[in-house]
Amino acid sequence: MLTKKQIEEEVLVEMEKMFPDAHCELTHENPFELTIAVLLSAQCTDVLVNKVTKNLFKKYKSPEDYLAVPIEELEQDIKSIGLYRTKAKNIKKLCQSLIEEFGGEIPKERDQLVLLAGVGRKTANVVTSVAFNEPAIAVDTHVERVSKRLGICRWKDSVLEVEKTLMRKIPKQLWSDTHHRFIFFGRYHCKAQSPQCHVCPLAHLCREGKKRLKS
DNA sequence: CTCCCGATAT
DNA sequence: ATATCAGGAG
Repeated sequence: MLTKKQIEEEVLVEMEKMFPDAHCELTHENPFELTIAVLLSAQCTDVLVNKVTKNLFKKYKSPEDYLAVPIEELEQDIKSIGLYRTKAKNIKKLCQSLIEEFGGEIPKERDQLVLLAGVGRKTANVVTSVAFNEPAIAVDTHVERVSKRLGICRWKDSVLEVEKTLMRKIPKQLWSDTHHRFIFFGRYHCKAQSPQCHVCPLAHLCREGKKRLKS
């Protein structure tokens, strides 16, 4: 298991060198669009989501716009994303409670955000961090995989345990940047199927990297 | 835990 | 053919 010192002095330093300007790759122009984009991104790549939201955000500007069309039409508009029936239903519910309970605006507090349909802890963390500039570490598939391979947390840890460990071992002012750097690292180098351990600057301290470089 | 699910990479 | 993709709800 990596120590807090190793994480701060080696992992975070290398991550910053590799991805100095890591950022949210879901295209959006306001908190509402960001929330919809993150909701759509479940079990789907950012590239696909951006392809769909390019047209979606032209057609639907407000919660009222999503409520104005039959659900079948919304389903067709997001079909290529996958999980489209669940997501369409959640968008409808989310828009309705936005209007009825939140004055038509995306709430800024995570406790409020998770009350919205289709918004869990991970999505809420992305919205608070990216849209409202509040420090948070959203643990998605990449953050989880990278944290476990490097040995920052244990293999059996739940996503909540991973998040707690990261918050404990990383200075709060670096939470949001680190979150994005872990995602870039996981997406482009430490990939699920074929991690690039042979060119990874962290391989010398990575449990999984050492194991993979032997074979 | 299972289910939701199309697109893409391997 | 199978694994994976910025997960969440029941």
